[in-house]
Amino acid sequence: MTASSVRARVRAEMIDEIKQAARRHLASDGANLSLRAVARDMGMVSSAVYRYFPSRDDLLTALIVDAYDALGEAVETAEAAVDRAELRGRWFAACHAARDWALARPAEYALVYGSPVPGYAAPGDTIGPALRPTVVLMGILADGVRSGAIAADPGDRLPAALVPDFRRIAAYAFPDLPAGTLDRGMTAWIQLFGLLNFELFGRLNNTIEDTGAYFAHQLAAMADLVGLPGRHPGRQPASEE
Amino acid sequence: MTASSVRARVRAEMIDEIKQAARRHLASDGANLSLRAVARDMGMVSSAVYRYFPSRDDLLTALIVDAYDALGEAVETAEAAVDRAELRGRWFAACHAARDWALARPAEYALVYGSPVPGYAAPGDTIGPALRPTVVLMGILADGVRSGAIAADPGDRLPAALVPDFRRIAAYAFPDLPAGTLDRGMTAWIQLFGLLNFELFGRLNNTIEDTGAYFAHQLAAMADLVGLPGRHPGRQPASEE
DNA sequence: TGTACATCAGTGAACGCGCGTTCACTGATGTAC
DNA sequence: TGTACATCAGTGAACGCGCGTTCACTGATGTAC
Repeated sequence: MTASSVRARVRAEMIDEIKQAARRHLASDGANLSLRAVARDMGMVSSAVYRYFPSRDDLLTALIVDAYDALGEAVETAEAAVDRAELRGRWFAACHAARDWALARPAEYALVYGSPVPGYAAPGDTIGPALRPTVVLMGILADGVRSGAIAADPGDRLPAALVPDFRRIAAYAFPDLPAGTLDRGMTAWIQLFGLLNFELFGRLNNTIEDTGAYFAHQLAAMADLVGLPGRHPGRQPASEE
Repeated sequence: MTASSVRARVRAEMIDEIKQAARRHLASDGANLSLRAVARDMGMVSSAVYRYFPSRDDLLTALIVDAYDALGEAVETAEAAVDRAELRGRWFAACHAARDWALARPAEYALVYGSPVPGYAAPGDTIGPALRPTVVLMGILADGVRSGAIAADPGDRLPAALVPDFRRIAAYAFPDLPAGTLDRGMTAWIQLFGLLNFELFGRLNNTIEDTGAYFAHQLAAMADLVGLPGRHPGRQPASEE
């Protein structure tokens, strides 16, 4: 039993090393990953990798799940470290953690948030991990609504066509959130990853030099939009009637 | 002279057909495009393609430039068809044109707005075409500011670190825009393409079913944010003090 | 504690494939006189 | 208008390469009695 668990541990380490080597290759090859190149890096023959992953696509799937989980965990732990009452601080911590992770591991970020790999269908295991950052963000809003810090904002009204969609989303994961807040939260979510995509994929080059400052600035605007208390001084609502 | 121009015209048509065949392959292969497959589709031998494009990368570059130009033109003509005074209508027309184009040609959209192709450096020719939709959107805002329809909004203040960046952007292409409006315009620009990426890359699956309605809804919120007159009824500023 | 057997990791060769690019070539189409 | 020459599009073979995956195999490590 101890013996067999040694074997299992060695095996787990081996799987880990293969994934690490594969991750290194992601940077140069993108999703177009070569199993043989990974094997070469490990100093083993290509067929040996098949002891650990039944096919190249399974290796890729493992990398995708790992990337989602790593990002999710980074966001969760950063957010958890902030005083529960500091809604805005929690929001900032979560978003900054997402950006830091993306900047530290751009190839993995591109793997999950870039264009889908042609001919590759992500299996169902990726759905849960993929949601983790979103769940954190919405959780902050839910706390704010519960404590009254975020106004329910009766002005928010959804087009009728979207009501069923929003009801389903809320029922699935965020039962406490009023539709208007959920709506704003989704806008912020799109804004966050839209911005990260632009920064990571070079669309801000020759435009914004101080991308860190720009991110912080956008983050503050996002927090205002979403109704988090403690407005940042530089930005007011678009136009008051 | 007529003769030689016939040859030139045939050649131009040939180049066009090659690009069309290549575009068809983008959908299945992504940026990872096979010159031989394109040649096969054309019923010619692979080396013949070299009469028209010096290398695979040059063909890819041509596709990228074309995609930017096609998107840019779609946005420009849609926007130009709207009465100049209808700022909100112009904004909507431009954004809807972008979405329609992306939905009609998802592979080309992914080519230019997805993850960068590893090992491929976009040449300088792509910068101008890439800017066309942005220029249209900012132009609408500039018109609004000029006519007074968009309030200058003195509440907008940029963090000091971003002032030089924004000054440079404004000087380069949008000299009439006050920094605050430019700032909001950029936010909307990020929001627009963030949303398109999410829709095109499947991140809205199992979340938003009526993506058309959602797009329209987000567009209205965006127009409010940016200060376009004619507020859509469903959405008010986040919270009034 | 020792031995026979089963499990497992890794090897090396091979299969069949596709790729980008080069090169000498053949014919057809255009140009100059 | 007719002829000699130049240009150009497309061919076919070849180069050298890398890929994912299968398969029979060798040794080492574990398990059961």
